[in-house]
Amino acid sequence: MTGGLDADAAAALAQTLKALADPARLRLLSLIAGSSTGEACVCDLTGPLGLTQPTVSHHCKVLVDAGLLTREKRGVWAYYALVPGALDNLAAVLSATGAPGGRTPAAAALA
Amino acid sequence: MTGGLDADAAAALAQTLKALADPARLRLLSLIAGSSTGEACVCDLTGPLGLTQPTVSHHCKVLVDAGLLTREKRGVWAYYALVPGALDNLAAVLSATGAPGGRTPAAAALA
DNA sequence: CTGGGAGATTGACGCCTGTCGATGCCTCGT
DNA sequence: ACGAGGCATCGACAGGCGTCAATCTCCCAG
Repeated sequence: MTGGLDADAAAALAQTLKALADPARLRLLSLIAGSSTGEACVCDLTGPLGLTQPTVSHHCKVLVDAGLLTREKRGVWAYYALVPGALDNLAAVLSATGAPGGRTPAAAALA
Repeated sequence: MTGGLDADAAAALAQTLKALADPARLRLLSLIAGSSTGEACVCDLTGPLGLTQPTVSHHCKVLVDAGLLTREKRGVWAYYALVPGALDNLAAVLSATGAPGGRTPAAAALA
């Protein structure tokens, strides 16, 4: 076997995980997922998070770049919604990383 | 509903994810998981990772503190093995975070 | 055409973290 | 008992990241 993930695969996976490894971004995802419409604009998120508007906008940009959120601008407001299956893909990769066989079939989906 | 994860739950989950959000630690886990015996000592990991011994030891400590690895000292060597089900638990929490219902049954297992 | 409001960007500050060299501890072989 | 080797710890340095205030851009309402 290869002896584990190669360097670039590990770097790619780490970058996605780093986007999640922040309390503010985790709560942000949870708020959007728990919304009745499945989407939310920045002005609806600053209150519950207790963060300023630029900070929330920054976190949203990080999550969009990581492929976990989508941004749709309707009129003045920007609505964010989570990408279906993105978290499940990540979960599958994590489980596969710990598997003895070391097979990571879903790892290619991250690239 | 609560509107998502509360602050301390998000912080706890973020801390665990932060332990994983590093290329060196991901490769470390993969190397240990891919080992024939399911465990490895530090001297076997410095080579493939291209890192010095103190750095590898530091990463191992971080993963042990995160509850992802176990340390067993046999004689002069310290053998690290991954905790069974730890990654699966994390994967389940991630999937539940993205679920519309927002139920996180495995979240308690992280505390 | 003009005013107002929502969101994105910039610059700056402080903190945390990954990495290394040097050193100490502890165990085993001789 | 002594030397040697594996591992953990300490101190230090560079880089990245989260946060905010201030500013800019864009779109809609009147």
